[in-house]
Amino acid sequence: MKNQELAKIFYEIANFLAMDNVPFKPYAYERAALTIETLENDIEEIYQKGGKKALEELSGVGKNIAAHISEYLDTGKIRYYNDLKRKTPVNFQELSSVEGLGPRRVKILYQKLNVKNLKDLEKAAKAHKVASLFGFGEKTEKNILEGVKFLKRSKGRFLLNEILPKTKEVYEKLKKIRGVERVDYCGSLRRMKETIGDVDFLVIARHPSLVMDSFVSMPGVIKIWGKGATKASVRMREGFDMDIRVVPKRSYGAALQYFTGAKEHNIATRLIAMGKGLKLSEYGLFRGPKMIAGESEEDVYRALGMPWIPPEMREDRGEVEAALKNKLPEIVGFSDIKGDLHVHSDWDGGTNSIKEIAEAAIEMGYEYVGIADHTKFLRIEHGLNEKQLERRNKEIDKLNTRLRQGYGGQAKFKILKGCEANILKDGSIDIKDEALEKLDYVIAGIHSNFKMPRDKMTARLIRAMKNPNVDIISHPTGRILKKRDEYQIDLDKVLRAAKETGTILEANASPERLDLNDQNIKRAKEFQVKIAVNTDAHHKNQLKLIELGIAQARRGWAEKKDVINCYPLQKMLTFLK
DNA sequence: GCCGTTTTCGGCCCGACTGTTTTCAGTCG
Repeated sequence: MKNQELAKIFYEIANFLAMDNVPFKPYAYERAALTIETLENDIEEIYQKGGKKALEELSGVGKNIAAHISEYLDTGKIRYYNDLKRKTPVNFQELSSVEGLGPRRVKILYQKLNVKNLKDLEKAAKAHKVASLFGFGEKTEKNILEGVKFLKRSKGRFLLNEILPKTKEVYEKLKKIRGVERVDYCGSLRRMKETIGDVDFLVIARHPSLVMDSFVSMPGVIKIWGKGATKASVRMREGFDMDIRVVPKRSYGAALQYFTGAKEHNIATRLIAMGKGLKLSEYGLFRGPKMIAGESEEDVYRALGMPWIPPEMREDRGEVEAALKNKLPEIVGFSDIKGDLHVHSDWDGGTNSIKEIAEAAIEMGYEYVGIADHTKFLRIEHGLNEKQLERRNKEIDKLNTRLRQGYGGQAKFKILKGCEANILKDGSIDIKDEALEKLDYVIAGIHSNFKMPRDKMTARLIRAMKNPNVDIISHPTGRILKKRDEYQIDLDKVLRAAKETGTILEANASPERLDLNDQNIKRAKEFQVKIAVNTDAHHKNQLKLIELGIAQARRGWAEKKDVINCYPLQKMLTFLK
């Protein structure tokens, strides 16, 4: 599948064009990129079957972009893109991940100071060369240095959505190799940690050498770090490494346990083993020379005196103690979600019509979907004002009526009227209460003024929660992974206020947010605050990203009862104000 | 560069905020 590669190229082209202030074209390339990024079918297949004509059918793809796509699929490159790259040879992705740097400033930094990457940027800023540039200044220079520092902390980590699709693809490939009996990916990816360093595969195979050969010759491999009889390691085009090892069947469970757990979890389990006079390693659980468990993870944990622990919990945050007492929570499952409450339609900045979203939600097996369009403060997302919201509500009513008729008068699926309102600087909401009252529920979130002092920011959030119309706080800490820290809040105070006001906190499943994060979800549970796992989808295909949010909820020990959208509609509604 | 109940050319991508300016460019969502 070359969809992601192509989408990335078009996003980059958009950025190159934006650097030169080219009007409108960047927008066109971005739209094409979004279409391709969220496409379910393999673009190569579409091209092979229907040629350029079929490509032009895709929304946002016209003659020119179709030609680029076919050029890429035929020759592996796009001349237009290469020319742009040559003209401004900067690592834009790297540079623009510094908060406050966009296409224009990146271009200026390149032209004036020959800054091509983060290293150059840090050097230039440290040498005080940035502040004197026209349009820059002392404060910008300081912000840049802070941004660089933040990025260094998260360097070498990949977001789940950057790494999961490729992993699943490789997983499927490995399973098909002759003599392969079992494949798993383990490590932090199996634990569904919010960012991932590299991917580790474990395999049971009759012909290990066959697996090694196929693994290192997969498409997308750009470097082979090493290849032995049962172990290999490669660098992928996307920038991350993949490791593989073939292990004997009788040790597979022990190896899976060993390569999945966080280091701390493994130390804890090994200590338990020692306490029982046993030795636990990736080869098995041993009493003296005798192996007493190892073929399955369940066997290993059982022999240690505890039930199997879900991978997401293996962080040594109390799960081993809980397991020993047989008091592991029954964490929420991937199929427990009954509906997504945070989806943007084309009434605001989203891509799809409400009807299309509803169809996609029905396909997901949901009982309801909540349309939470932005409200008027967020102009770029086409935030709706009171009147537009009213009109949108009418459309939802109409669709619901039609859905009921389709089900023979039965309300089997319902579209809910929501919004994602903005919490302004003083904690007030950007849209009239009368408009909010007409909705099924209201999400409110902070989308501006991120740099407020902690006490002010906390008070701002609490004031919003006290609004009797505000049911859910979206992405409560405001972080953007690898890009922006959380804003400053006293989370305990916020949680206490949430409990008092009956406000639900969101566990936003968007891969760059995952906010609340795992630990804060756990904290919310301790405060008996309910959460809502939502995707914040701006495209119907993004509904599938719910998986990432559920995984974080699992990491935060959330049970089905803690997540309001695990309840059927009527019960779910009782948690709203 | 794409698109079309505004239809084959002309519109699309707005407005607050920040930091830089002294009237505004760039970034963000």
